[in-house]
Amino acid sequence: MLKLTKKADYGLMALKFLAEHPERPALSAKDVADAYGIPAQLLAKILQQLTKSGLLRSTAGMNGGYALAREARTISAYEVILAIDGPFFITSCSKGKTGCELTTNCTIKEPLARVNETIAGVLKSISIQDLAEHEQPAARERTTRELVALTL
Amino acid sequence: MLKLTKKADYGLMALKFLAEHPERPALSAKDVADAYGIPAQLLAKILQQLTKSGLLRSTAGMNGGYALAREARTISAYEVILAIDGPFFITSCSKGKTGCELTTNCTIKEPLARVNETIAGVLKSISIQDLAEHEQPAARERTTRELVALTL
DNA sequence: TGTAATCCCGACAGAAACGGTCGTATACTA
DNA sequence: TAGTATACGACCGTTTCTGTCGGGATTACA
Repeated sequence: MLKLTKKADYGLMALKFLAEHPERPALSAKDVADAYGIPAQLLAKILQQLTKSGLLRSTAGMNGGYALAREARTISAYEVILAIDGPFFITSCSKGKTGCELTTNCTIKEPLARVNETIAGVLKSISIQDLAEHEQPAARERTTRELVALTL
Repeated sequence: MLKLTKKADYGLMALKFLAEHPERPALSAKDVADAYGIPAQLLAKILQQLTKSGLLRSTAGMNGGYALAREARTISAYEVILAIDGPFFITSCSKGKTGCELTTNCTIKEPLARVNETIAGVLKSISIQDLAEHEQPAARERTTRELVALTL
C-alpha cells in the first residue's frame, strides 16, 4: 500500500508535539500519548527508539521525559521514519541483504530505485518544524507543486 | 516501510514484459510467470485484476492470454499500483472511509498529504514504456535529479 | 531513606495484511 | 469434443503490525 506504519505516524506526531512546546524542558511519554490519544506504552517504545537513534534526549526520574536532541528545523521526517521503520525500499526486492532473487532481468527495480530516491528526497525536505507550523511556508508549497509539475 | 507489495512488483514486471513483446497478440499468464519465475497462479490473479481495471485485454482459449489495452507509453506505474494495491495513502490515518480517528489536532497529515501527492506525481510520470526501455532517457534522469536537488 | 515518577527493555499475543495454492466454472479454438 | 486458457472464490500459512504486560533501572523530592 506504500504507507507509513502507525508507529512512524505516532513518532512524527510526538516530535511535532515536542517542537511545539519548547518551553518545557521535557515531556513524558504519557504527556504526549494523552495529548493525542495514542497508547502510552506503545508510544514509549517509539520514543525510546528515537532516543537510541539520537533524535531525542531522555531523562529518567521525576519531571523527566523527552526533548528534541536537535533543533526542530534540523530534524527531517526522513530521519524519523528511518529510525522507526528502518531503511525502506519501494521495491520489495531491492538489495536489503539478498539482492533480487528473481531472474536476471528484473529490470523494473532500476527505474523504481530512482523513484525511491525521489521520495526519500521529498521526505528529507520536510522538517519537524514544518510539521509544527500549521501552515507550511508558501515557498515550500510552491516547491512541492513544482515537483509534481516537473515530473509529469 | 513504505514499499510496494510483491503483487505490484509482479504486475509491473508483467506489463513491462508485455510491452517488450508487441509482436505477440497475447501472452498467457504462464508465459509471463515462467519468464520471471513468478508463481503462475498468483500472477494470473494479478493480471485478472489489471484486466478488470482496464489496463489489459484478455482472451480465453487457445492462443489466448493478455495484451496491453493501451499503448505502453500511456500506462503509468501509478495506475498499475492503484489497480493492484488499491488507493494508497502515506499516512495511516488519511481519509480512507473514516477520517483520522485521533484527536482533532492530528496536523501532521496535512503536510504529509502533500508528500503523498508528490509521490503519486512521480509514479504517474513513469510509464510502462519507461520500464521496458532498459536505459531511461537521460532527460528523465536529469529531471529526477533536479527533483531531489529541489526538495533538499 | 523511601516513594513516586519516569525511562528502559524483552517477551508475547491478537489482528491484519501478504503471498501463495486449490478447485471449479467458463470461454474459446481447433 | 478435447485441450488450452481466463475468471473467480475459498482457503491457509507466514509475516508484519499493533498493542500489552511485567520486571528492572534511574532520578527527584519529601
